[in-house]
Amino acid sequence: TTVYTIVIQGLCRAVRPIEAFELFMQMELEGHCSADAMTYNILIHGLCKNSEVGKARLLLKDMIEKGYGPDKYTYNTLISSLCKAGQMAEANRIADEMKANGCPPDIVTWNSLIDGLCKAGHADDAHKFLRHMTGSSTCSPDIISYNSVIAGFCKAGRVDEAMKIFEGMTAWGCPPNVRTYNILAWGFCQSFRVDDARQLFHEMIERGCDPDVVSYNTLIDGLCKTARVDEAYELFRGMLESDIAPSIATYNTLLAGISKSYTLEEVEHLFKDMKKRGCKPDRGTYNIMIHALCEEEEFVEGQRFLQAMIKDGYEPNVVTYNVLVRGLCQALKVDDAYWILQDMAARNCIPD
RNA sequence: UGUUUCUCUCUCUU
Repeated sequence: TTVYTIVIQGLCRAVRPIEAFELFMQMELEGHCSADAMTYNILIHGLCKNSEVGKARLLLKDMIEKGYGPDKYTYNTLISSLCKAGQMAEANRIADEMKANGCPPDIVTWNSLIDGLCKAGHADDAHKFLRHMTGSSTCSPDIISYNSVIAGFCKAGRVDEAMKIFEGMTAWGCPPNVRTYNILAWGFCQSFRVDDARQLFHEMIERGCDPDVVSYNTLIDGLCKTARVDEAYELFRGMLESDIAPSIATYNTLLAGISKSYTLEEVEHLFKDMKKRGCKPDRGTYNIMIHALCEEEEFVEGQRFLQAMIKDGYEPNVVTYNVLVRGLCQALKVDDAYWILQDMAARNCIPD
């Protein structure tokens, strides 16, 4: 059971939930060992995360029939998935069901609901809930509760209110962590207040909270999007000098950023550099490259990247097709755009 | 005791 469970988890992490499901079936059919509650929970999580909710529901039914009552992990997995899908009413229903079945909702449950509210654009409700928790002795908010609400305000473009919460959280026994700073920096960047984000970057260092790769990526992106690409590049070089390794997101951010003002040669140079440093391009990277090439009407080179993308095992997605179609139409190559649409259909990609 | 909750990057003057 342990070995099967580990492999099932590995497949889920590798975004191969169908294979995980098949392995689960195989395990049950062979009959040497059978799934326990943890196996179910891991698989339900993997399926939910990859929008295979139908299969997840089947598993849940199967789980109950086998006599494994859903536990807090099962409930929290379902609630969090529903929240992420914006199904707040259903999430609350499951939370009630959880209570009714003698499984008291815990901090993970509350945090999932708070985050769901924030992502659905109801940061005020989430904040109210947070304040309610702060006053209660049963379940105090933790750093994740605060981070979610802060992110909710940032997402709504209300970064000053987010800052207010940030300033008050330490007094409630919850000092900010690196994610808190990253969220706020992101919020400032979204509001085009990149200098405030920079300020925060220095502030976190002063307070003994070391910036991580996300902190750098956030600032680099903010600088790029406000046409301060040279400063972004400078920060990137600073990153290389420190002991923080750039991630794929770093390169994708910078590639997208420089492609607006630098030459194609420079963009392709950075792309090669990225590979040289052992960072494998992902689908986003290819989309960025194809976009940059289409903008310059370098469709042959774009085609080359498209092929490389497929060779690397990445199916083109809606973004890829949109970029190609837009580029071709702008170059008045409407027939080619038409064929791209056909290819899209052939690959079972739904146009938007 | 291994499973559940928070942050960054790709379409943008569509």
